[in-house]
Amino acid sequence: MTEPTGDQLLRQLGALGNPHRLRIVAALLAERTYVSKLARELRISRALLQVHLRKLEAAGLVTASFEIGEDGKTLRFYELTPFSVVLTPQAIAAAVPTLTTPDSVQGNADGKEGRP
Amino acid sequence: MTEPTGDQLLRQLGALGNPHRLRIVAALLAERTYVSKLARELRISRALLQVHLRKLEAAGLVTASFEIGEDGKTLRFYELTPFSVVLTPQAIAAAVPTLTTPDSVQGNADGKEGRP
DNA sequence: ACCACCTGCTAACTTTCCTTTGCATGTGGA
DNA sequence: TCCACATGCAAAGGAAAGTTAGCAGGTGGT
Repeated sequence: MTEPTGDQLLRQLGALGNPHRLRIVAALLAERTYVSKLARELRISRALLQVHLRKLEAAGLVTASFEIGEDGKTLRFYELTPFSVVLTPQAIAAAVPTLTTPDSVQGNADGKEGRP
Repeated sequence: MTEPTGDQLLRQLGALGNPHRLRIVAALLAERTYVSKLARELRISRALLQVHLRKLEAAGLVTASFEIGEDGKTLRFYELTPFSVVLTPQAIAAAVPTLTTPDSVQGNADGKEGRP
């Protein structure tokens, strides 16, 4: 946790870099809830909320689980994964070497600019 | 700095949520340099680097300044702004109320609500 | 003058993200 | 059975981000 891999850090940053998702995190800190209720609270559509929740889940910031409500209905509950990411130049520099970004497809190994 | 506004936090997260920009930060931590040199080091085009640098600059993570090199040429140097952002659910929840996102301006305090 | 650097900008394209709309399904209660 | 509420998913359109290619101008050294 203290030393996330570059890709993981990137996923977390990508997941948090959105106003909706920041609100979702804030809402889940207050209380764990199920999707439909959360959508009402945040005043966004369920479909949209689902997409955002998945992104947060993919980044490991929230977890999902099915639960049976008092009325016997199946609800999908989401809750926060306690996290603490320290963002400093040093921490970033430490994570960068472990980045496996697929965009390093560039040649140009000699360092000279030039164009074809 | 210790308590960034929601929008500021969002800008910082948005700025760091990209592999190129993470590498830029790491490179600038090692040494401050000018654009063309940095582009060669990172093996990306100058035009692309410029876009990314601007985003980092807009988020207040780096600063730019003109300088005269030893050979008398004008160079644009970039250097890191020391930053330390702690990313926790609590910190996010504290920043969320100050978000001024143009998507949904709401003020539902009690969280109970039906649908439109 | 020419070359080797540096800077900046825009137009156009590709890719990714965001969002809505709509449909299909399952369950308990009146 | 019908209603209310829960879940899931896919298609489709629009907005934003990422990227390339190309042009234009500046300075110093040979």
